[in-house]
Amino acid sequence: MTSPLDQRAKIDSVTPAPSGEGLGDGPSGSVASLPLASQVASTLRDMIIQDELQPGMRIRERQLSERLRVSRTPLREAIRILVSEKLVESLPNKGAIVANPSASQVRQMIEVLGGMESLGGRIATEVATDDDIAEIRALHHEMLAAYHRKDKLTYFKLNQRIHKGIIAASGNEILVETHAQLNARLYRVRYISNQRSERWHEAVDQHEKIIAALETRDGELLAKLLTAHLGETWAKAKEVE
Amino acid sequence: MTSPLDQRAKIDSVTPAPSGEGLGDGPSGSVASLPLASQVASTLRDMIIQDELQPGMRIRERQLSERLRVSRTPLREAIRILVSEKLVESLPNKGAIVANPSASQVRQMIEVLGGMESLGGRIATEVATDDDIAEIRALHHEMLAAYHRKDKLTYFKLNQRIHKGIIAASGNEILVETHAQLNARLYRVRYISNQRSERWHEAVDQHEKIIAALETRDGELLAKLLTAHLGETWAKAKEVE
DNA sequence: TTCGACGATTTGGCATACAATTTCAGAACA
DNA sequence: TGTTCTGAAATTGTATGCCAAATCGTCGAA
Repeated sequence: MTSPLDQRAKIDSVTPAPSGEGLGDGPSGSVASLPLASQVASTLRDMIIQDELQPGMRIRERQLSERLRVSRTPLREAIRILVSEKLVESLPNKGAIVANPSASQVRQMIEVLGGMESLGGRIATEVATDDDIAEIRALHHEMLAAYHRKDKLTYFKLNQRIHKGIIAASGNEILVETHAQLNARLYRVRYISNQRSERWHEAVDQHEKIIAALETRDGELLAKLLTAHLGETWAKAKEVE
Repeated sequence: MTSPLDQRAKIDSVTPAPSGEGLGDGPSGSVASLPLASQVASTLRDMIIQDELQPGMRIRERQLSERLRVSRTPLREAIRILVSEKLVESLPNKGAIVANPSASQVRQMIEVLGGMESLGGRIATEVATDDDIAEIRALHHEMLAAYHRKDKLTYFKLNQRIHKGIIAASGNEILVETHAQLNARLYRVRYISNQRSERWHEAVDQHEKIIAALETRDGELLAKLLTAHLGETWAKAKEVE
C-alpha cells in the first residue's frame, strides 16, 4: 500500500509549503523570539482547549511535528512541559496522550481549588486595597451584563477573571501560580460545563454574596462562600458528564 | 572531578563505562526502564538537595551531560521537567539556573502549604480511617524517639512523612500531588533550617496537639493548628537567613 | 471460526550534527 | 587608565539519523 512516491519525510532545507498549518504566529507576535519549544507548548495548549487534540487521544510526534512545521526536538520538549502541567500524560515507550481526568479527579481538583480560593480570599480580606476590590466589583458588573445578554463566552471569561482577581488580591504570587496551574487542568471541563449547563443564576447569586463579603472584609464568610461556590462548579461539571 | 581521560562521549552501542559518575542506578533498580530523562531529572533533584548544584548556579548542559554520561537531549528534557517544577529557572538563550527563591517567596510558599495542609487535615478528620490515624500516631512516636536521640536527619524525615500522611489521609490525590510539588520547592530550605535551628520543642509540642485533634476528629481545630505550625516553619526559616 | 504466533511497519528514545546566540578576552582608541 | 569594538570560543537552540520497542495486520493451526 506504500506509494513509492512518498519518500519519507523529505522536508528539504527550506520548503515551508506556503499553506498548511504552522504555528499560530497569529495575533500575538510577542512570543516571536521565545524558544520554539515554549511556542509549541502554547500552541498545544490551545489545541487541547479547542479539542483539536481530544482527551485520551494519542500524540503522534512525527505527524504533529510535520503539521506544526517543527522538528521533533522542540515538539518533544513542549510535550514535556505539558506533561509537567498534567495536561498530557506520558506513558514510557508508548508516547503521550492528552490527559483525560476522571470524574473523581475533577472533583478532587475542584476541592483543592476551593481550598486555594478560600485561602486567597481570606488573605485578600486582610491585605487587598480598596482599588483591588473595586476592580473586582467592576468585573462582576461586566459579568452581569454578559449574563443578561446570555453571552456565555464573555460570561465565562469574566467569571474566570474575577476568581483570578480575588486570588491576586491576596498578594501571594505563589498562590496565584499554583491556582492558575490547577485551573488550567480544569479549563476545558469548566468551559464545556459552562457552555452546556443552564444553571447560571445560582452562580450569579453566589458571586454577589462573595463580592459583598470581600467588601465588608469578612474573611471567614468569604472563605465559606468560595468553597460553596466551587461546589456549584462541581455540580455543573457532574451534570454534563 | 571529571577525569580528563574520557574521550568525548563515545558511547558505543553498549558501553556504559562501568566506573565514573553516571546516574544513580544504585540501590533501586526499579527505575531501570523509565525514560532516561526522568532518571536524569531525579538525579538533578538529588544534586540540588545535596547542594552539588547550588541555588543561582548556572547549569552547563555539555559539562553536566558528560559528567552524568548522557547526551544533551535527555538532560535538556530533564531540565524542562525541573523548570516546570520550579526547581530550576530557564533564561531563553542563556540556559538554566538553579532556582533561588527569595525570602518573600519562601514565606508565600509556606503560606500556601499551610492552606493545603489545613484543607487536607480538615478533610482527613472526616474521611480518614482509624488505621490511617493510628499510623500517623505511630510515626509521631518514632519522631519523638529521634527527637530524644537528637537525630536531626531522622527527625526531619519523619516530620515530613507525618505531614504527608495527614494530607494522604484526606484521600485527595490531587492535593497530595500539589502539596508534594510545593513541598519539593521548599525541601532544601527546610532541610537547612532543620539542621541549623535549635527550636525543636515547639514543633514537637505542636505535633502532639495536631495528632490529638486528628484523633478527636476536630477539623476546625486541626486546620488552625496546622496553619500555626507552618508559621513556626517560617520562623525557623527566617532565623537561618 | 477463533486464537495466537510472527514479522513488517510505525513510533518513541537517544545521540549527534549543525545553526544561532551569547560571552568574554583582548586590542584599539579616546 | 578606562571604554568600546571585535571576533573567537563556548553555550544554547534546532534538526536529523539510528535503534529498539511497541503496534498491527496476516496467516496458519486448533
